[in-house]
Amino acid sequence: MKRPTIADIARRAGVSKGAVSYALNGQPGVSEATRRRVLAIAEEIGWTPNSAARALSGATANAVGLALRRPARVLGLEPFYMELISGLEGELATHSYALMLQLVGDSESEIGVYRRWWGERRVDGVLICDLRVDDARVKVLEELRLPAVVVGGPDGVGSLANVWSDDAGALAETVEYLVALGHRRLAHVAGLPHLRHTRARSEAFEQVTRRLGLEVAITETTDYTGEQGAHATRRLLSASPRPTAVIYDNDIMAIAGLSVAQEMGMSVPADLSIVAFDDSPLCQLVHPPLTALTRDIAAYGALAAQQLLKVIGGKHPPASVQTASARLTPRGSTARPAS
Amino acid sequence: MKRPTIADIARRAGVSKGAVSYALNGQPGVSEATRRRVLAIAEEIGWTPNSAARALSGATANAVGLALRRPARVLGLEPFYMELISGLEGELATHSYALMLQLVGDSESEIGVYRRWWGERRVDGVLICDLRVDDARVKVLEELRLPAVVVGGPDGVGSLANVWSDDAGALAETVEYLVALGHRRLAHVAGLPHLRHTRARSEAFEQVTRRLGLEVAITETTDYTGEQGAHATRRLLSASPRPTAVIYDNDIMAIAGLSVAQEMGMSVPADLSIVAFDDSPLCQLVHPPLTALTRDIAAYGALAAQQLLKVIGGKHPPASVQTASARLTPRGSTARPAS
DNA sequence: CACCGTTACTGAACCGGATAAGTAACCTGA
DNA sequence: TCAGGTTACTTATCCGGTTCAGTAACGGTG
Repeated sequence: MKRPTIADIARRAGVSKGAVSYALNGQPGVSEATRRRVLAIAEEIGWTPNSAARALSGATANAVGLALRRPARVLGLEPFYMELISGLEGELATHSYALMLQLVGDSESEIGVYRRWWGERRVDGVLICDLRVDDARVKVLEELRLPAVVVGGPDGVGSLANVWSDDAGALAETVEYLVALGHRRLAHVAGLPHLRHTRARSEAFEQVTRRLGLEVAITETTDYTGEQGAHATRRLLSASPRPTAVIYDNDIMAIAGLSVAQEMGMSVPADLSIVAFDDSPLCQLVHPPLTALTRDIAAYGALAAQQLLKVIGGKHPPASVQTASARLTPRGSTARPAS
Repeated sequence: MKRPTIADIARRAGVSKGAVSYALNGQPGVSEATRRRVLAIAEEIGWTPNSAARALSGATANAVGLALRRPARVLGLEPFYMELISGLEGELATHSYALMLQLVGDSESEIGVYRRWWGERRVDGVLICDLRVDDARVKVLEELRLPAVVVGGPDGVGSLANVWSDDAGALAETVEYLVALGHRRLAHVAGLPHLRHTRARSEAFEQVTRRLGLEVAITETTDYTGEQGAHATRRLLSASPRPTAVIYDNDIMAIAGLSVAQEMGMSVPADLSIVAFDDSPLCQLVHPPLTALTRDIAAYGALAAQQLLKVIGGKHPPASVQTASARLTPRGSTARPAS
């Protein structure tokens, strides 16, 4: 038994295919009575539009794409992406847009995915994350004229739309908070240095610590994995004088750092204060619970989806929109330094 | 400038649309010389097939769907799904299949998503995870005749294909290992009781502990969140006599349990041994690192994708395929009991 | 040399919708 | 009462592929 088409509805209703199409799409051209009859029949025989046929005539795929580049195993561990996707979908679902997801290994294959998606008309637009310094994707998307929204920025996004949160400000605020507690020796365990948002945070750390004239302000760069977070922490805590507070660029590294500190016989927060960028239930599981920079990532995703749908709609020019910044959630891992 | 179509290629090559289609798809009906000429022109003008047009005539969407039901915030935290997706895609990409992802809140909307995807011909098949007791999805998918593979089973999958791993066996092996170490009082912190795999594990726990004649064998059920894992651990460790070893159904709860034990002044593994079902880098971050049941989840996903493609192809009848079972990776969180 | 089978195509129909253009029937107002 | 406009449709075409039914040309065979 085949799926019903508008031709089936037309036959049953005794009208033409065209009339059915108008009726189903709320277009003028049919009487209210006919429209109701058509809708009732469609409901009755369980008609659903064939998205391929729609896409073929309407030229809109009703889908957007998200390609995630997966460095090492980081992706699976960070709740960030799943929460982002969750937020995206809340918005997409209300507009009957589907999400195509693809995990890629490197920049070229990511660009290849965009070309293919766009060429095959599988998506109407894409979202890109983890903006890099000199990001090749921006130019390609501009050239392809593929509607896109960058989750990140606002620098380096070219003519693309973007949504961003003020990581630099949040980091500065965190430093000020730690300094207010009495800390004078801080460290920042940063992520991959070629990512824009990492750079923004590192620069903010440098500027604020210089402005406040801190004794020690070290930045360690990592690849966001727990291993490197642990390793960086070992280096930091072996130095002399050692920092009394560390800001980690994600929660995984913060937890690894906490573990290392305890293993080295230090008490958190008495001997060492710890702050994690990006909060997650993970931060509340460990002992002591971690002070973290909390963001509403789902809302971030929803905003990104909204912007993308606007760009696809073509009504508005690509814009740069800021979402709420991360705010500090103090928990048990931060306190006045011991001495 | 519009995208080139096969009509453009036909015009340039001086042949008909039909011949171009044969040439591009490797079908017989054109000479080798013409085929090469057509392929060269396609390459030159940058032609890519319009997937909607293909889907419309060929009736294959070249996409599969994955709807994940997200209880609370568990999804984002567990690396399981991302690793599964990663494995799926490795296999799908080689066959130029795309993955449609949708997060849903409850069973009805999940079923709604399948109906819509299938009705709209957006997907050629779907994967379902987290099989439940009396799972409504199975019947619906059978009725819809939507090609599907269950990630789980082998019980309760009806006539659908499935891939599964022997969780019961792995759990039994773990119990035997702990007993061999000298433990006589065990506990199992299980997940959601209406999930099939949780039930299989719980039943295995019950059977093996009875067979071995253990003094204490308690099962606590939770919703897989760290919070409930912590809560269950508090209850277990407050009991008298308290268990000397606990098996947790995921890594998040195991970490929460570890934290609670330490908070209650117990030393792991001296006073309490801990095992986590499903390994992840998280298990190696904490101190002591957690003994875990390691599975190659990506391989599991790849196998699921393979099976789904087979079912879609329609050549093979739906089969039940077993993947490698989880194997115990002993780390620092398990040892002989103190006394 | 007539006949048959193969090869290499062409032309047209088709998939399921969207939509522009055409057409009756009806209403309105001068 | 009739031109002019609106309403409620129908008809036909298009989107970009796939595929089936022809067909002309060619080679081999008895």
